[in-house]
Amino acid sequence: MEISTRYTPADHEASVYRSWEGSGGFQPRPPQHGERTFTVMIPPPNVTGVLHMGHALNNTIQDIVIRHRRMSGWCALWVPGTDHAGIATQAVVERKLFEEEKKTRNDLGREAFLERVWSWKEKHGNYILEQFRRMGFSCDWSRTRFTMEPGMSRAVREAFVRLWEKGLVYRGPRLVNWDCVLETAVGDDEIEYVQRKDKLYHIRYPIQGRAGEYVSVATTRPETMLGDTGVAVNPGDERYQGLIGRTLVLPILGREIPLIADETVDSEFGTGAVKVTPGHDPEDYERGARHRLPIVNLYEKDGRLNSNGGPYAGMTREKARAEIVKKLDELGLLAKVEPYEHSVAVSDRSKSVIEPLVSEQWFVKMKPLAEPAIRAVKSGALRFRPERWTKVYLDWLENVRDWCISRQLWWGHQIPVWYDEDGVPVAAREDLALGSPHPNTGKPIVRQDEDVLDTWASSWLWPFATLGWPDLTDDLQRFYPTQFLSTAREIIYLWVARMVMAGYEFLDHLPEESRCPFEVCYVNATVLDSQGKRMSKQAGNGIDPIEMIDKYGADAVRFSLILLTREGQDVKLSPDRFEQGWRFGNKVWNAARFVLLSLEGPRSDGTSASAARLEDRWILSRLAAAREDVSAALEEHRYNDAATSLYRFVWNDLCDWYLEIVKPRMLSQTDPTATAARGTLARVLSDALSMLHPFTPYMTEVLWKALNERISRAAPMLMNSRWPDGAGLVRNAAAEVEMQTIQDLVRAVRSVRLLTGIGERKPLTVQVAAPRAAERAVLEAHAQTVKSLAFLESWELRESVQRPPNSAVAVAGSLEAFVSLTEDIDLDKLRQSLAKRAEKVKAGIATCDARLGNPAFVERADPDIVEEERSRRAEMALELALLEKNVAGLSEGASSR
RNA sequence: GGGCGAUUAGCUCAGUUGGUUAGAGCGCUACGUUGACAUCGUAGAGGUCGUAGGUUCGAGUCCUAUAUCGCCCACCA
Repeated sequence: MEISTRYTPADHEASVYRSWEGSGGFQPRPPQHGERTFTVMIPPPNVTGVLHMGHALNNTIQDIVIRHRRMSGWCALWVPGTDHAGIATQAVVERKLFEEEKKTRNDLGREAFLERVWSWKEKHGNYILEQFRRMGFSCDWSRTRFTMEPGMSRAVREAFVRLWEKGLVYRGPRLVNWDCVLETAVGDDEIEYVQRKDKLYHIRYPIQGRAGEYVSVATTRPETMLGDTGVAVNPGDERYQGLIGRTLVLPILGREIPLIADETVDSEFGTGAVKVTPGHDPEDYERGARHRLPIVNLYEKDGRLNSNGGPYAGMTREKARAEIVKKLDELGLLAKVEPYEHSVAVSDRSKSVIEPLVSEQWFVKMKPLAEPAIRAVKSGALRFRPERWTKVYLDWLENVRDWCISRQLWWGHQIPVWYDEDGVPVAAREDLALGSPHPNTGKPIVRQDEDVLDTWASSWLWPFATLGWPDLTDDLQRFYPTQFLSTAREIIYLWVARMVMAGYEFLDHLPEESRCPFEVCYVNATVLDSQGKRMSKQAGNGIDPIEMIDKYGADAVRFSLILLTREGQDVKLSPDRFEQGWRFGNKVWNAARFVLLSLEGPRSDGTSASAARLEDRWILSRLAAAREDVSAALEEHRYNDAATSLYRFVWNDLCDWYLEIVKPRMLSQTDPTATAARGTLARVLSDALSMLHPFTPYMTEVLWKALNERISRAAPMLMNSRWPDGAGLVRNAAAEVEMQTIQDLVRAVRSVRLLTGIGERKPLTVQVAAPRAAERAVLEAHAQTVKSLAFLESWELRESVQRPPNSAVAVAGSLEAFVSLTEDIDLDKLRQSLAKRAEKVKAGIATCDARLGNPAFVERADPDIVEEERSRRAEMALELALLEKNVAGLSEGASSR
């Protein structure tokens, strides 16, 4: 296969993905005795979803984990799927229905409307999964699940009925967040708060039996006074001491309501008296319950006032407010109106102002479910990364409130509860036919509950329902529990905690220690824009991953994201930040290109033992180090560290040094060490591609194929190949030290060239002073390497050298390199550079001296540290001497000219 | 009000259990197309680590306070 000088992702990605899928490579291997399984369940995106950077990051991490495990010999399974997302999906279809046909869901009726939703889902529902494919994610698509499919429905019913049977499900009145446009209750998480400039109205409530005396209350929603059943003050508030327990007269309606004392009232705010509207305010609901105040419900489902609104019945909230304010004013009961800024709850979906109101809802008692979930982290069965999220999780569980699981929607799992003619409910696993006898009362069933379940009531079963639960399928036995969950912090409560509860509650065929649905919950970074604002659809500041893929390729998007994202640290992104990954890909591609072009001829096996020269031992040592670093980093969820290690190894070690050093060996027809060089190149490339594969799967797969062809190696696709085991690789400290000497000298000579303007490739004659025998031996042995890297025509290597007249000089550690000059060259910059370096070294020595001169340091510090300090000081002293000598020498030279 | 995170080079960020002369990428400056790569190479300039205290022989690293930015929870009559 021909390798062009640039990698063009668009030419490869689709076909590589097809070959992965075609080979069945995403599916776990057939079961075998003693296998180790590694399972990840994707956090199912909404069917209405469109790929954003948060998905891209979160799922890239999962793909890295899965690919790494797959290559490391685990039987790896990554289950994909989507969430039916009740409100979001219903809203999309409703909007479309209205735009295209000017119809509402009520015009169609439940059944016909649901058909529309399903057909929308069939048509558009897989869009985001297609986008996941473009990212290169290796999910087992044959196991794709959807939270509304029949299997999930069975699981949802089973779970509901079990809770019902244990008495954990109950129905009761509840103040819910009512969306008057969508006409449904919405969860607390489906609300946003908007700062609004509004008015605060002070209203006088006459005190019964004390003509002309009032208690004033302040409110932003005067129309809710119609539902007031009390007024509360703080029991410690002296202003009201004599009044507590008296009766007030509600203006307009004339209802008599008590003045009560309640600890939660803030005396500092307003008049210190607060109207209590248990039907339409969460806090008041609590207060009302404590004091047994009646609840008055004021609204119809669409937000208009009902008959409790008296003269205002039938009006909208806004109209009623205006009328009531006017009336109060006329009655002289409006004490004052002041401007007031506060936050108002608005529905995410409809943007209408949320009206808290009381309605009958189904609840799940959460306390008993929370207990095992708390034990899960305390026992270590579940670990959070970063660890600090454990506290967040526990705080929520320890203060958990009952879960309102009913939603007044059509799109969702209809609650499996039926009522007989007396309204006695019963939950059932199988549909109860109308007219059939109620299992408990024997009376005919007349209807099913119309509400559906909260979306999370299906997704909390995701880790096992996807594997076939409630049936004890082979998959469930084999792949549950999973090992890793990667998700976003905002759903730790909504989803993560509930999955843990569900695991302990429902998988009662397993011992408790095997029920936790995942071992590690990795909480992802939040993706921010370059201003540090959270990327969101509403803000319109998102970067489209697909656009980035089109521009840079999926590998570049993945690698950039991982490189930039430190564990637990939010990441700021701008489109140009994807260039780094793209550049790196180009580097890898071209390094591979060079290697492939150099492999003609016999090859060694590429082990450290077969290394012929220092640079071979060195690069294999670096490879061994990189392998250890990367493996450890992946193990510890430090994905960016793993990517950084690979980046450095490939770019700084392999490309900058090894490939450059080895070039002459490859070009020479006679160099007997070329065999070892080729073997080393092949080994290094092979291992590097393998380790890069989880990060940049497409490109590495392409290059893997090319490498195998080139070296006639029969190997499976890289995706199914083995993670490098390090066989035959040896860490070689001596080789690294020796190589360092060469690098230092070469860099020093290059620096001289640039500082003096000699020119980068002008052949030079150099005399090198190497007072240390070991370094001299190394340089002697690698004279060719030094000469070619530093572009030396000739050099002399001696123990010491008298500085030749008219020469420039480089200092590197204990080494000096004197460059004979053939023409007049300004050495000023060179001298300044040496002098500056001398200053720095001098400062370093001063630091050392301060430490070593301190008896406490020498006494108390670790002896190794002291020893290290001494030898460092000696090294610096030696270098400083050389620097100062040559600064002086150069000054003389300059003045003598 | 409670909790959490961040603050290190112009920008974006690393900096492991306190111990080298505090690093990287981008940007910037200078030079350079040698057969992997100009989507490149080489060299260089540039921070004393938000502020104030403290612990310690020694603090970017630990403690306290404080400032600024951001997030989460609760509350908002």
